[in-house]
Parts: sequence; C-alpha cells; structure tokens
Amino acid sequence: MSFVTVSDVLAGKVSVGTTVTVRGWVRTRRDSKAGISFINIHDGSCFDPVQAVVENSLPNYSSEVLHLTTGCSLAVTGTVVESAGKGQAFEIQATTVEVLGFVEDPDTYPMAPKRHSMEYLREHAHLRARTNVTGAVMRVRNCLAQAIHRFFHERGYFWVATPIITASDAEGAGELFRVSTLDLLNVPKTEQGEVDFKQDFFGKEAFLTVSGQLNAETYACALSKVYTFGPTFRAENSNTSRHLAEFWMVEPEVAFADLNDIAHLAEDMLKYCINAVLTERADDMAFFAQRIDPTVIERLQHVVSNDFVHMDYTDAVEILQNCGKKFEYPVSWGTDLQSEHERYLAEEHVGAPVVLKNYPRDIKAFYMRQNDDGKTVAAMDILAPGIGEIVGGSAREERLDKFDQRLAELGMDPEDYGWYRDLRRYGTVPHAGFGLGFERLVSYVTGMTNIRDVIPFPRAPKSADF
RNA sequence: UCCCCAGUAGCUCAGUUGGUUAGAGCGGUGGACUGUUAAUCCAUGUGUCGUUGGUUCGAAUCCAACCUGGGGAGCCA
Repeated sequence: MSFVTVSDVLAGKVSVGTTVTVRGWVRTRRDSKAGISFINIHDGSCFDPVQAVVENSLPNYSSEVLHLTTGCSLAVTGTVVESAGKGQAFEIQATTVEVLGFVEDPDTYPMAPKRHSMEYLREHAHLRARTNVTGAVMRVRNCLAQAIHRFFHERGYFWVATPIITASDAEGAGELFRVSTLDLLNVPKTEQGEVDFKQDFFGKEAFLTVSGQLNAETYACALSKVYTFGPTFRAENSNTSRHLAEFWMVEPEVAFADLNDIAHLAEDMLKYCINAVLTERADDMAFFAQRIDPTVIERLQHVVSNDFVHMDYTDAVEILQNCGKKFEYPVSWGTDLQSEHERYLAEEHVGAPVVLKNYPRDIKAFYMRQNDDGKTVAAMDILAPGIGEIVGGSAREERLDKFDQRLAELGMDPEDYGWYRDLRRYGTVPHAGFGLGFERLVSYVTGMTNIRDVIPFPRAPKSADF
C-alpha cells in the first residue's frame, strides 16, 4: 500500500489492481441506495477530483461516511480500478475510509459546493484555496513561475536576489512603505524637531523596495545576464483590478543589450511561459475556458503563434489621431497615453500584445537612455489586451555625462546616486532591462479579471487580512 | 485619491411610492430514488435588512456621515 496523488491515479500512472491510499478533501458525496456512496476527493495535485466508491459494508459507513460533507478531510485506501461509470477512466474501490477531520458545522462551511462570487471567495482567502477556481489559478501561477526560471536558466541568466529593504529613498517609483523599529508613540527627535532616524534600526530612513532594477543593474554589469524575481511593494492608494500593494515582479537586466534586444527577450519569455501553461496545465486551462473566459485558449494560441507588433510611440499617436474613434482624452505627442488609448491599440488596432517604443523623454524615468533625436528615450511598454501594461522596460543611460545632465534637468542630487553613478564611472557598458508584473501575467493567462484573485493573499489599500 | 453603483438568510438575489407575521433559488438537514458524478424529487427559513446619527406617530424603506465591496479614472507592473 502506498500514498499516491489524485493526479497520478487519474493520469493512469498507477496500475489497475494496485492498492493505494489517497488523501485529500471531499468535494461532493453522492449516495446510492443500492448500497454505495461516491466521494469526489481533491488534493490539489490536478484539477479533477478522484472518485472513491464506498460500499455500505464498511464498518464506519453509516456512522461516518454518510455524514461526510464538502470540505471534510480523509484518507481513502482501496484498489485502483477502471471506472464502471462515465466521467472518469479510473476510480478507487475503497476498502478503508479514514476521516481525518469533519466539517464541524456543514451549514456554515463557507465553501459550499456551488458557485460563489469572487468577492466572497476573497473574504475567505484561507478556504478559497480549496475551490476549483483558486486551485486552478495557483497551479497555473506556479507553472508560470517555474517557466520563468527555466526560461532564464536555459539562456544563461543568473537569478539575483535583490534586497527587499532599501535605504535608497531615490528609486523614484511611487510611494514607499517605511520600515522602522522606532516607537511610533514616542518618536525620537533631533534638536531641530525632526525625526531622528539615526536612532532607527538602520541608522537612516529605510523602506520596502519598489523595484529591484537599480540593484540588478549592478549585477548585470558583472554577470552580464541576470534577473530578479521577488516581491515588490508600492504604498500607492490604487484601488483597481490590476494593482496590488504587494506584488511579484520579474526584472531581467542585460549588459550589452539595447532596447530591441530586451523587447524580443520579453516577447520570447511571454511566449515560452504561455506555451508551458498550455501544455502543462491543460486541465486548468479547460476550466478557465469553460467558466471564466471562453476565448482564453485561442487568445493564448494566437499570441504564441504570431510576432508581436512593434510600434514607435510617435506612430501610435498618429494612428490614434487618425483612427476616427472618439476618445474621452485627446491624443497629442508628448503626453502619456490614457488607458482608453492603450486599449484601442492592443484590443482593436492590433488585437494582440503590442510593443510601444521610444517614448517622449519627459514622461519617462530619469535613468532611461536618451535617443539621438533629443526628444525621446529608449523605453518600451508591452500592452496586453484586457490587461494594459504588462511589461515596462528601457535601455539604461550608461553615459555618465548624459546621465548627470538629466539629473540636473530634473533637479536631482547626484550625491543620492553615488553607487549607481559608479557603474557609469568604472567600465560602463550599454545595458537594458524590463519589469514584468507577475500577477498581471497570471491574470492575462487565466482570464481572471481581478488581480486580487491570482495571488494567494492579496494586499491592497485597507486590505491585509490573513 | 476622484466619479458611479451596491451592502436584505450560510451563499446569490428579489422586495420596500414609509405602515401589521421580510421572500425565492442554491447550500445544509431529513426523507424518496438512482453506478452516481453541478444528480433528480419531496419536506424544511430563528435574518442586529452594513454602522452611527437624523426626519417621522412609525424607518429595512427617506436624509447625512462613515465603513466595506464592485466598476471606471489616475498612479503604475
């Protein structure tokens, strides 16, 4: 007798006639008065549950088996047999049903075997993990994460763990969460009456990182090809279906690369990941196609079998101005594109992910490499239909004089960028990289419309339960 | 943070031009039936009507503030 997963049984990896034990949770129980009960058991190893056939001759049949409800945990030992019923190839003819834990009050068990709203499931984040939809999302999420590591590993990239706590208050990417051990009720003050951060844990102000990019650049300028993959924190008061206060980001950084190199890298990576999901998680994807987004699979197949459309910002503005569509916000060169513009480009004009390149420098970050035209920088965004910006990247300004000039224009203090400038002072090289919002990728691949449903425990403004 | 919408049973919702005992489906429970599989059929409803305050003889219903959630916008990944 051996322990096996539901996945192995259903996939036929266990020979018929073998005695095995599966352990998991009850999805549904159906009784036949002919003297049998059918128990669907899931253990998370795959989408489908396995069916255990339980005869009323078992000693605990009427005392326990007939009281099993959705959510009960158990270990079922029995023989793997070809199913006599329709709907599954294999099932387990039970010889022992050991109840590990009953649901103490089935009437109030939050995960009834019925449709729940996503909002409701979110309020029960610890139990939604047992539902079809959340289980499927998390298996796909894992598949994507593994594919990302595999993709980079196969191409000679090194995974760099950039710090989560940063004392650099100049990353310039939005609001920061403060990290401090000071007593909020009794904050030490300087003689000038300001908070005395010298007495804080790090001896200076510290925050949670908003990006691993600047640190990743230092390792790209040494190991040549690196990437980060870890949590990122933004204290922005963003209340949307595509923002989180804590999310995961993938940030490759590549020495000797230019904008087109990383645009193609991003495209290759996205296709690699989508292919992995389509082949490895066909069961979960079939569920998403059935219940979440009917077009999800053909949409992904279209993405992997076509080249991304590359387009300069300048050309995009022209397209938007001449498309004849009425926008709420006017389009003009030099302003950032609105959501409605990005949606039009990705969803209507192209109908697939689109790579927008070479944005006006005034609407982009200080570290992006200036183009020869003096007006634009080598930046690119990849816009996905239904999601919007999924990737943002750029070539980094590696020329010290240009970099300092840009800092001066923006009134920024070079002192704050000491180690970052050193990379330009000592053996500088052209390099480029991008950031991919991991949860946005999971959303896009699964068809889930709210980003809070593709991370186990979402953190957002006014929301940090569990 | 801004705009719009919502908050009624374990869940999804109906209801209310202010007025006696607040409803349905699903779930659960009991029964019938069946190698069943979102099973089916019958029975079964004790609910601070989001919170606080106000108007009123009377508020789940009207008003205000707040809280929470959803959609959209901004910020971005």
